Amino acid sequence: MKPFPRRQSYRDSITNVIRRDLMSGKFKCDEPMREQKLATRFGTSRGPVRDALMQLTQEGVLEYQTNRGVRVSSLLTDEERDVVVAMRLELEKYCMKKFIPIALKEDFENISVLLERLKNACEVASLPEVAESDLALHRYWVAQASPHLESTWLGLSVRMIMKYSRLENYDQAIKEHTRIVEAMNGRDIDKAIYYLGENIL
Amino acid sequence: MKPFPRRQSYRDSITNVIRRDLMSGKFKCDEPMREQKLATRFGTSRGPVRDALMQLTQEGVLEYQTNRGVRVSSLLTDEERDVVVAMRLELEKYCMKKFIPIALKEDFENISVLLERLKNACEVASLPEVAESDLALHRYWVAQASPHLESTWLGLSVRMIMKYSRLENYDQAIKEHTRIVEAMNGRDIDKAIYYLGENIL
DNA sequence: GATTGTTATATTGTTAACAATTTAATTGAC
DNA sequence: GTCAATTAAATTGTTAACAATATAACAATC
Repeated sequence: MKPFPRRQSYRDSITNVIRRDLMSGKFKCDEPMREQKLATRFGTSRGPVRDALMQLTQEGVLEYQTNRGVRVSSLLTDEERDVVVAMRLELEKYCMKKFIPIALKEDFENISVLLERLKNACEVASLPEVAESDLALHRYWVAQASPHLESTWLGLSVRMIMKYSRLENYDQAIKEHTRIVEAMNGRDIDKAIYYLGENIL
Repeated sequence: MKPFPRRQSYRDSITNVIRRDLMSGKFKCDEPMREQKLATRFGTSRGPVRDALMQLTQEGVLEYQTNRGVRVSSLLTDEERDVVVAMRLELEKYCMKKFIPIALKEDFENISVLLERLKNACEVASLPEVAESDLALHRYWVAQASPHLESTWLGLSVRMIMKYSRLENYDQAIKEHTRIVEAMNGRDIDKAIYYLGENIL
């Protein structure tokens, strides 16, 4: 059925690590990111690092200038963030609507695992892990409902989170996501979408 | 003021050429794109080609599988396209609103040139050129209003156009864009946004 | 002292070779 | 002939060296 669960390449691993670092604010804004330095850190050559940097540039979290490398992208303005939030919400609502009717028992189990992971991350109050597991949870139904739009969704979500981290409100995050998942388990589309709207903002 | 008008790298040129080919339907769907073949075509090594393919993958127009290369991404469903259209419209409305008040005489001149290019492309009925100049025109105000969101916008727009080419209606396209530009010249935000809504669908 | 020109260093852009993996072709057994 | 296992070819993944460009340091001029 599913054609390929394939092992990650260096490129993907590196991309994911850097993205997580960016989301949790590990790099200063406008600080240039040197390819060789990163390559050494990850124990590879510059090739895969360049690939990762380029992908993150396309996602919008890094800025690229010819012959001068990449820097952490300056943050969105509040207005821009509002637009991004609206777009992401629109997209995720669509996915939720699509996903709930076709979801299998297996899906609910997977989601429950992801929710558990998010709860744990919140309890130890680890910002990088919270950000990552938050994204992983949402990503699940997006990927199931519309793999075509997964990369679009990712770009929006990462930038939204980078701009202003509501994620520090850990209890709130647990509550919001628990409600969403419960509504999904009951296959209550309207309720799920409603809680989604409260979560994504 | 503007810090850098820099020469394009191979990577960028190749990306643009392939994207244009994709938009005008030059590649069959699900047909694999071989790196070496493209490298030979562009007279470079595989490196820049890989970069370009990866970027287009992130834009969503190509699909990538580890160790198996990229293929032309299968088209969006009608529903997915509707979502993409709505997102793009939202984004472009915001940009238009932002751009019109700050636009300089120089901007209007540039836009007028772009509009002229679109008209010419329509008159010779060259699909690739129409697609490209259509995008270039819209891109202008997006880039001016919000460079942060330019790459997001591009990803949405390219996929929207690929899915179903309204662009065959050349006269219509000229009329629609002329109206938009005229409203912009008059700094009439509401009218510009209205005509934009008629154009993007 | 500030500014321009020059040299040296650091960084990115590109290439070509090699390793790992996938795809195809071939062989062998039944 | 069909199917599986094996081998050969094609393709992608990674690396390291080299070329082109940008940054920094320094000297010379005014």
